[in-house]
Amino acid sequence: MRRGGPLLSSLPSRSPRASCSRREFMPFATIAELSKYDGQTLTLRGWLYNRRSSGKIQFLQVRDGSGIVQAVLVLKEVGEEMFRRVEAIPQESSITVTGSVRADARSPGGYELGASDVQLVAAAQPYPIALQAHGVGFLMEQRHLWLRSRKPHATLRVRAEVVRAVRDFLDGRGFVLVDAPILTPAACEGTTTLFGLDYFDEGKAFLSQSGQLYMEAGAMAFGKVYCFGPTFRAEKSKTRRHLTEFWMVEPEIAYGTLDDVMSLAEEFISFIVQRVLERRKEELKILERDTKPLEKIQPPFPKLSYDDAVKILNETRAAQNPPIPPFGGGDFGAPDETTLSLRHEKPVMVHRYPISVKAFYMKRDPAAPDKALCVDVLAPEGVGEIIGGGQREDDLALLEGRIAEHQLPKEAFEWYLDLRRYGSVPHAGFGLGIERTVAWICGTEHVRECIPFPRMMYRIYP
RNA sequence: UGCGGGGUCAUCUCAACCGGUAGGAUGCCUGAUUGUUAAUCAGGUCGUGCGGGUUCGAGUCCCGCCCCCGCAGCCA
Repeated sequence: MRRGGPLLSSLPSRSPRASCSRREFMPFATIAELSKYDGQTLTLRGWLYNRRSSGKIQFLQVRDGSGIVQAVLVLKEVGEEMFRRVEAIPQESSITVTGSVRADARSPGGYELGASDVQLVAAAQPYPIALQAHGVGFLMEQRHLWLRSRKPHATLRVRAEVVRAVRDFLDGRGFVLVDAPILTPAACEGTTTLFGLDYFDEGKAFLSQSGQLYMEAGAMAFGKVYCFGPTFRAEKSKTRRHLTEFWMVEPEIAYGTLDDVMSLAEEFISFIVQRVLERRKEELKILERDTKPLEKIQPPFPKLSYDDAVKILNETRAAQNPPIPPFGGGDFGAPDETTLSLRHEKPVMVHRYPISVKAFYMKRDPAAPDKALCVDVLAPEGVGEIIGGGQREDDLALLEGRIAEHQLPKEAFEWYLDLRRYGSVPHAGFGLGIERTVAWICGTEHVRECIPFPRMMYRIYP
């Protein structure tokens, strides 16, 4: 590391020395840990978020990524030259601020910095994002800058906490991370549209739409596994629940049954929600999220068979004015899912859908051969399905039949069939969509705000 | 892909009545202000998506295109 420059001569931020008055010994600290340094003098490195000026006193809102703090600059304390110089610094310029930390009830956040020195690192050009009144279209064009604003910042911190909770939960329960490939030779399920690309002399390759089949191989090797990564769907969906690139975590358990993964799913979701409530209170407050509904998210969740769900939907439809015709079978539409989820405070688990609407690898229910041993978890408050999963077909002959029925190229699935040829066992798993989970927890209308750089049908910039 | 709703300054869930000088707010610039909380106050700056058509005259009416938003299907 080089020496000399004020930015590079940092001491470890954890060992502030308040008694030092010479600048080269000033410690750097982050705003998040400011309250630990009450009464001490230190230097913050960040950006000018906003300024309110009153002629002889300036209030600088300084952000450094960990938080926002107000620095107070008084004319008679810092002198005319510095005061005027700081007054000319544009919004979002990078700056360092040296000053003493003090508690002050008048300051947003409770603490403020009595500034003794402000250094400009790089002046910003006129910043496109004002502190209020912008449309989502404009903000998405500026997504790379919008990340600095309060709401996206809070949402993405919740996302990071969700991801950490996902890993902590699964790692803590003996699941082994076995990442699935993103470049795949063929469709996993054959239904959804895939993004294709040329793969050298091997012909077409595709971006993965699910790591599940690979997780089944992983489960036969490690017992309990999961993968966590991006997933790609080339569907032309333009709704607030869809992205063309989204993140999914997919646990898979050897010797696991539908009941096992249903229990796992409700504990998993509860763990994630409680973890966010515990560690990201400030962020949920910034997002104005009512946390009361989230506090109730604890096992057990309400469970509903597909047949019972159909009865409820038909009752609801008949009660409408004018009545809507009864449900015709098949998969539920988005309004149906909303009807079901609005009946409960917790996520609702709908199990045993007709085998005809589910993927080829789903296992039939021995008690009802037209039903699959599968489960969808519908989040409350209208976010829709956050989990889809179930028990996999473990019988070689039945699976071969399903592949034929779905008119899938058998050669592509030989490796997958091998898992049934060499010591097949019952196994089950599910996929949890990260952005929908974050949208639900944050109370965000659209999933596009729950990923740093959303990819949608009509947006691939920035 | 289908259906619906929209494109007015750099920005805005904004205004412009029957076709007649495009108005406001925010930002930005200048000035004032010693405790601001999206600070406030005064002044200034900036605009009708593209291509045709009707008309004395088009933001407004007609035709085509482009773009955006929402919903649906599909899914997480």
